Amino acid sequence: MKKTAQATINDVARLAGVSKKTVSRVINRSPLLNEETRERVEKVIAEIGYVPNPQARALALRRNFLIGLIHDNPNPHMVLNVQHGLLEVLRDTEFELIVHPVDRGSPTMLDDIRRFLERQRPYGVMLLPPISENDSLADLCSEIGTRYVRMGSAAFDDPQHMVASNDREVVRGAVGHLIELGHRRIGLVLGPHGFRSAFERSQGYEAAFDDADLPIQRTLIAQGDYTFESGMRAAERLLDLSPRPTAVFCSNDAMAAGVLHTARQRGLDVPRDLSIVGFDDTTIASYLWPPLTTVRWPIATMARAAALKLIGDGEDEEAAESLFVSTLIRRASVAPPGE
Amino acid sequence: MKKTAQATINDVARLAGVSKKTVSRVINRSPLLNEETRERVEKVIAEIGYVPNPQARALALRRNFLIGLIHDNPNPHMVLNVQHGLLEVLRDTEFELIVHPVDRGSPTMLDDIRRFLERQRPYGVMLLPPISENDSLADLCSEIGTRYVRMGSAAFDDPQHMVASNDREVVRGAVGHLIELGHRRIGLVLGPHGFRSAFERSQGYEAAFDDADLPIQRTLIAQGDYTFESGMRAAERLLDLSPRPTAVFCSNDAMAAGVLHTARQRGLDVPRDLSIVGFDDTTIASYLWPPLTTVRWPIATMARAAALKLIGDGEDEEAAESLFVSTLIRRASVAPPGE
DNA sequence: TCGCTAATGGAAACCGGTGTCAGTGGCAAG
DNA sequence: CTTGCCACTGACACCGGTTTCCATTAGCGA
Repeated sequence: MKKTAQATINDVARLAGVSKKTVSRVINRSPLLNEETRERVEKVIAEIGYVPNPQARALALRRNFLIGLIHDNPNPHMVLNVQHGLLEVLRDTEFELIVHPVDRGSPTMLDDIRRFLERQRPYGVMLLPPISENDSLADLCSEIGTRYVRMGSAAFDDPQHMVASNDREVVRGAVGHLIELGHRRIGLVLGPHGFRSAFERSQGYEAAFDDADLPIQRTLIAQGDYTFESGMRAAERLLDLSPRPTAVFCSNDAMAAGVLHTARQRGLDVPRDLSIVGFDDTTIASYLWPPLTTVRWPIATMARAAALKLIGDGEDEEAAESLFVSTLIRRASVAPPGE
Repeated sequence: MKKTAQATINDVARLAGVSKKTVSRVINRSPLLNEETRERVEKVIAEIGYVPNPQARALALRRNFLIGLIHDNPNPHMVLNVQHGLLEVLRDTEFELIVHPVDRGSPTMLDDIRRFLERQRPYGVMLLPPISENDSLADLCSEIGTRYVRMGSAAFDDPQHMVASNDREVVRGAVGHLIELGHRRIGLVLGPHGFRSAFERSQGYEAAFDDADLPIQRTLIAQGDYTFESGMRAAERLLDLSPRPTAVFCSNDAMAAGVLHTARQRGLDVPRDLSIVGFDDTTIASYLWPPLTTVRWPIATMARAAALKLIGDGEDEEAAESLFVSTLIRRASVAPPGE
């Protein structure tokens, strides 16, 4: 229970009979060092359990080893996946992850982030969608001199500042798949206006119709805000249409769950009466009944790549992948249109 | 884009024509300070945008302002809820949150955590279940001298080290509710053996039967591991029984979703043929069809209390609440037994 | 043996803050 | 007028590392 006073570099130096500098050389693996000295110092380090103080190190080096994760993403599955991806890379380094969620829509959001960046001066930050789409935030990072990587549904920054997924293409494929199955009246539940991901996904939807030389019916496009409830509302409108759509593509799983919910309330059978496709492949996608056909982002992989970009020493960060392909996971919520 | 060299306390001191120490006093709101001097210094601080360097501060104070969150919890909803609760309190302080997920079951887990604690020396750490139940981890914190608060399904440590929920009682009430509705064959899907939460919840189950003077049928108790799949497996066994249980209480929502899934596959109608109760009130609980009756932990509230205990100055941390009541959220997955 | 170079190690300054303690000036009390 | 106290301020050391620069030593050829 006693608070052990932490050993310092001076203790090590004294016990090993060398100077601080020599100990520092051992820690930092300096090559100009007598093998025998190194061993002696290492022995002392192991004996007294010396661990360098990161704060002192940060002060002397004029840099720290903090990676920030800034997000306003309401999807816990995604956020945690990103955290795991980042930490998988950071685990074996001296970097630590420090998370900073912000309130979307709060007027003081940018000020809040600025305070965070100026105070902690993290070595790098990862920006999650949707806030990653905010250009003034990226400018803020540049201004303060913090490395950043944005995660998004399409490349909208330099590769060293971006990990992107090919939303447009995968949605095009997913909606194309519905068309192939014979669906013609395919609803689209979009994300909020102004969101890049919403835009990309709607572009994919339109591209699929173009591919098949089919006209796009604007009334089949509903707007949501990525919440379950907005999915329900969108479904209420879409399912009131006559003729009813036979399939719906939703910009995320939560809204797809909402659509499914409403369909259920109305006694519709999914997929016989209505096919539903989601996006994100969160855990709920497989928990729902029927299990949801959905698009899977390689989130953890993207996060790992982002981490490499952030801590990279400027050489191979270009080499790290920037564009990632999402894939359609086919489950039971899609079928050819009934009758 | 230029990397602005950060202003230091020396710059402020020089420009304001005072000593570093005086600037330090201004920052730390020392009361023995001439109002005029304070204003002059504050003006300079605002002008050049000076922000104290937390690393230097940490070094000088021989303490830092980091709160760690250590967890091996597979439930993103819970983890993120805790993060939000903690950050809500930390937001207005100078503390930062640094997360450290660990691999449950990894043999090097404790070493990994020890390295983390010794390197960063966080001011305090929050331990999430299930790892919070690990006593040697608590001992490790004590040994290193790190404050800690454990979160759990029952109090198993001193109040200043614990935020607990009354799982046993709420399960007793939930199962009692099923009994009142007329259910007699009530299945129980437990969490993994050795988990305190699993134990507490099974105790609550048994207490409810005792309350009603009903015998407990061991065959109705199935073991899961808190995953969706284990819920499915448990349901397969339980629903093969004859007579079939008319209700199932599940130790978490993911397993409840699994039970619901299996019931669906077998063409059972929920809740007519089978009532299902979950635990956690994760988002999936309301997304499922029918929406799941479940127990809601006041997770964010508990996390806020934990944060107060962690950063408290030793006075009112005793005052901060330690025991929290979970409540049964009644949705549509429960009904009186059919026929 | 001398002189030169390379390898190695130490002293001292520094990073940007805070703590200790002494010093200054003003003012009331003696 | 002196003293003592108080409010306020600054010089300096220190936290635990890294860096700069210089001193010492060893090795080696002449």
